[in-house]
Amino acid sequence: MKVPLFNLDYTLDSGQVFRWWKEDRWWHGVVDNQYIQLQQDGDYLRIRGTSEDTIAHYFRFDDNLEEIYAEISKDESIDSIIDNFRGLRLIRQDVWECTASYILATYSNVPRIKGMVDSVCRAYGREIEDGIFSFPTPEEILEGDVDIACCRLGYRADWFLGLASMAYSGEFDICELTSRDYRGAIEYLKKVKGIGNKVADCVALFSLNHLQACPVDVRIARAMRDIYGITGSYDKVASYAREHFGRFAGYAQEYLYISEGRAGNR
DNA sequence: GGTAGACCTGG
DNA sequence: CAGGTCTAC
Repeated sequence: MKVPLFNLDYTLDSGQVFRWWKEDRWWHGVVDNQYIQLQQDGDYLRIRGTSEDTIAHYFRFDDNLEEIYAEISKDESIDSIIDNFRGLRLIRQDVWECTASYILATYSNVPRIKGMVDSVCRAYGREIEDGIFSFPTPEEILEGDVDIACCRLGYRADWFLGLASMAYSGEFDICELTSRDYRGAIEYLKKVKGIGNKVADCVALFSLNHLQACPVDVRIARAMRDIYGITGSYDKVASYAREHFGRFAGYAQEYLYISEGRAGNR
């Protein structure tokens, strides 16, 4: 399909999602129980395994990137970062998978998170193709007859199981969550043990369409300190970013994140 | 409301 | 020593 301003490599390599890998010049991943393969060639995207509509929705092609750039271009630093990573997009993830994945993402690193998510899919998910597993539903997790210890989640296992049972019982309700505004969603998410400010912001931004959310991890904290001289509590840094960048602060966050990562170390 | 310490596991 | 969060001052 023909795509708008878009860079597949930046987007899938920006740490937002954990179920994609690149092999033989193609990206391979699992989205909504479908095994998908993608390859970009200029403004053309080759798709295997799903529809153009699914892809357009997933990669938020409905967002006008140039318009968003104009909104978040509040200073020269972010301007130059945007220039370096034009085409990086936010991804619209499934709410359940996003929440259950990010609850595993604490005090760890991307390769390991990918490993944990993969373990969980293999242990509890359905095999949709040879060696390719779906992300498990709360029911599949609770009824699975495997020992969660085999997933090597460490202390996160209790949080993961706890979230699954809250989702199963309806105490954690996706419909309720999606109906809430940004503040309300954060408040709702944080009732889950294992979800704090950062994970809640990730879920809000990556799966609830709250584009003003600005998850502050170590990289963003570093960028905010080095570029804007802002340090301090999570709320202080995150709200500064939301006020500075405006209603699309989440996009700005993603550019800062990839920039910090590719710049290398501290 | 804000801050030390601990925390599974693995590279 | 790490994409944070919980618990206990």
